[in-house]
Amino acid sequence: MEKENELFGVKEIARRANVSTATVDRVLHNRTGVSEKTKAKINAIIKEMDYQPNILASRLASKKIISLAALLPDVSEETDFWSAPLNGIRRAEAEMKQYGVQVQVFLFDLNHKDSFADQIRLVLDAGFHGILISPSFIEETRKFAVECARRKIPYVFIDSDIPDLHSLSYIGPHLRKSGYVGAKLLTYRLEPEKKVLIINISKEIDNYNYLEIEDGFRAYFNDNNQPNEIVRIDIRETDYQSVARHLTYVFHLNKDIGAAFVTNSRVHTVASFLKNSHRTHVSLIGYDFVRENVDYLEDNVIDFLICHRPDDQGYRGMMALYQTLVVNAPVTKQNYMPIDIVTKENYEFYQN
Amino acid sequence: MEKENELFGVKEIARRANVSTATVDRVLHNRTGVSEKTKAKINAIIKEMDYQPNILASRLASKKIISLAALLPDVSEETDFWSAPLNGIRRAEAEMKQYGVQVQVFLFDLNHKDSFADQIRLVLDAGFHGILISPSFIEETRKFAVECARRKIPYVFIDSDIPDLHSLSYIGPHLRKSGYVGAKLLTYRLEPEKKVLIINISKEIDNYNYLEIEDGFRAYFNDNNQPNEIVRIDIRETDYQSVARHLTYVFHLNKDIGAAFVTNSRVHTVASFLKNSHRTHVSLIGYDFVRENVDYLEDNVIDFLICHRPDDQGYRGMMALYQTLVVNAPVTKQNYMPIDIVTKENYEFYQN
DNA sequence: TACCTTTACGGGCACGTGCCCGTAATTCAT
DNA sequence: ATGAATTACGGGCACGTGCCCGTAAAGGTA
Repeated sequence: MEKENELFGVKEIARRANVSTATVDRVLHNRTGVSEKTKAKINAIIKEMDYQPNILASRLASKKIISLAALLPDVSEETDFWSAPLNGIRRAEAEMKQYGVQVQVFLFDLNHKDSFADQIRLVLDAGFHGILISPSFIEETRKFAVECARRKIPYVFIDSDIPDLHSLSYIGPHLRKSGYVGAKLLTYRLEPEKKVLIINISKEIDNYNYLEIEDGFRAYFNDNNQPNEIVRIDIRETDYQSVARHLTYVFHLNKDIGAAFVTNSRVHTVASFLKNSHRTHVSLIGYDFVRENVDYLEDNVIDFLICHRPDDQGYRGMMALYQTLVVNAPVTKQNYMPIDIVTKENYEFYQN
Repeated sequence: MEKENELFGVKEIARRANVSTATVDRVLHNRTGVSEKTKAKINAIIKEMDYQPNILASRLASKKIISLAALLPDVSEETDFWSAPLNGIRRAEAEMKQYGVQVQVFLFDLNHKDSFADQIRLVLDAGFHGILISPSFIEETRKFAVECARRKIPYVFIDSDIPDLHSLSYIGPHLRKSGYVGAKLLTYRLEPEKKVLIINISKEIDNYNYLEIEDGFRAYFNDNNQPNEIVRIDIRETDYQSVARHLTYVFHLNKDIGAAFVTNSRVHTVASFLKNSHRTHVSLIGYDFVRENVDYLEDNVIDFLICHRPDDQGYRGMMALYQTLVVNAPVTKQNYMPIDIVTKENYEFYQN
C-alpha cells in the first residue's frame, strides 16, 4: 500500500546507476559492451531492488517468437488415449499464444518405431526452442536426448520416463506406485482362495511401462502377504478376436480367477470378453479414462480405472517449457501425477 | 504460417474503417462519442477480423489496478483444511500480480457467524472489483449476494454452493454425488448383515453440506438395494472426549457396525477413537486431505478419504474472477470438482 | 600526430492498447 | 446569422522492455 513515487524497473535501475536503460538492458541479458565496473554496480542495484522484469512489457517489446514442439503418438483406432495430452497441449498453446509462443504438434505411429525416429529428425531440423516428447522408444529417445543436449534445447518427457537422460522435467505417473494402487483396489474385496490375472495387451516390445507397473503390482502382494496366486499373460495382438482366444484359454486353465488387472488402456477389450462370456463377477481393473473404458465402468464390468490426468500432463509439460524459456523460472525435475481412482460413481466429474 | 503484412489489432481496425485508433477504442469499450454509423462499421470489422485484444498491451497500458478479495474460514486448531484453498489463492495471486491484479484475503471464524458478517461488511466497504467467498452461512451470504448484485460486483462461491444466488460461478464438489461415492467405497467389501454408521461432527447448525452428502450416501443404498441398516449420529461438540463419549454409546447400542462414514474432515477424531478402542476392523471413510487424516490412512485406520482439490478450488475461483474482469472471457457457471479417492497407496502423489 | 579499431555507452523508436486533450463538425437557441 | 453547447473524432503520449543505430572515448598502429 505504500506509495512509491520512483520509476519502475529498468528505468529506475538506470537512474540509480547513472547509466542509460540500454546499458542496464545489456547487463540483464548479459550481452557484451559493458565495463566490469558498471556491470558490477548495476548488478548490485538489481539485487538490492530485487528487480523482477515485467513479462508483459518484455514479451510485448520482443518480436522474437518462441516456438515449441510436441511429439506424441497419434490417436489410433485402437485407442484415443493420446487425444487427452493433446488437449492439454492445445490449452497451453492458447494461453501462451498471446505471449508470442507458437506450438507445433508432431505425431508418430506407436506401432512403427521408424515413424518415431522420422519425426524426431523433423523436429530437430526445424530448430525449435523447446520440445515436449513422449519417449516411447528407448534407444531413439536416447539419441534424441544427446542431440538436444548438444544444441542446448530443453526437452520434457511426459507419460513415461527414461531416467538419467537429463530431461528438463518428467511429467507423468510413478508407474510402480500406480501398479501398487491397482493391486490394493483389486484385492480390497477379493477372497483369499481366488486367483489374480495380470493381462498385458500390446504389440510393442519396448514395454518399460508395463514392467514397472507389474513390478509395483506384485510388490503390493508381497508387502501385504496376499495369499492369492498370480497368473499372467502377454497378448501381442490387440484385436478382439485374438484377445478373446487367449483369454478363453487362460480362463479354461484357471477356473478360479477372481480378479483381472490390465496394465494399459486396452482393458475395454477384456471387459468385452468378460461380458460376452458371462464372467462379469470377475473384478476388473485397468487404465485410462477413454470412452470405451468408461462405458464398461457404467456397465459394472470394469470396477475401477486408474488414471494419471493425461490432459494435465500435456498442459504442464508445455508450461514447463514456457517457464524455462519465457519466464526463466526453475521447474521441478520430477513431477509425478496423482494416481486417480475412477469409478462408476465419480467418473462424470473426472477431469482427464 | 502465412505472412500478414498488415498492422495488428486496433490499428488495423482503424485503418480499415478510416478512423483513428481512439475511435476504435471507444467502440471496444463501448464508451460514448461515436456515431451509430461508424460504430456499426467498426463492429462489423471487429467481427470480421475476429479481433482479440492483446492482453499484454492492454494491461501494460492500463494503470488501473484490479483488486480482488477472498473471504474464507480461518484455519483453526481443529482443522487446517482451509489452508489448501488459501494456497491456491496465493498461487493465482502470484500469476496475476504481474498483470496488475491485487489480492487481499479476509478470514472469519467458522464458529462465529458474526465474524462472517463483519468480514463481509469490511470486504464490501473496501470496494473490490471481484470477490471469492466461501458461503458458510446461508442468510448472511444471501444478503451479501444482494448487495453485490446492486453494486455489480461479480462473486464466486467455493467449496459449497447456495443455488439461485446468481454467483458468477460455483467451484466445488457435487456434494450429493460425493456422498454417493462414499457409500460405494464403504459398501464395496461390506458384509450384508453389518450395520453402517453415519457420523456428523459439527458445531454449526447451518449444515447444508452435511444434508446433501448424507442424502447422496443414502441414495446409493437405495439405488443398489444395499441391505445394510444405517445408523446415524449427530455430535455437536468437536473435542475428542465428547466424540468418544457419543461413539462409545452408539457402539454399545449397535454391536455389529461394520463401517463408518464421517461427513467431514473430522474423521481423524473418529479414527482416534476406533484405534483407542481396538475397533480398527471397522471400515472408515471420511473427507479431506489434512495431515491428521493422512496419518490414519497410513496407519490403516482410515480406509479412504474423499477429497475435492481445495487448492485447485481456490486457484480456479480466483482465476474465474480474473477471466471475467481482466480477460473479459466467459466462465462456466457450474464447475464441479472431481471427487477424488485417496488411499494409503496413492496419497503421496495427491495434489490437494 | 593522424588515422583506424575496439570498447562503452546513450538516444530513441517500437510493441499494442488506454486514455487525456484538443478541435472540427454539427445542432440548437436567439 | 451569430454564438454557445454538444457531438464525433484525431493526435499523441504513456506503460516497461528490447534492440538498433549512432557516437564519444579509449586503445592501437604507422
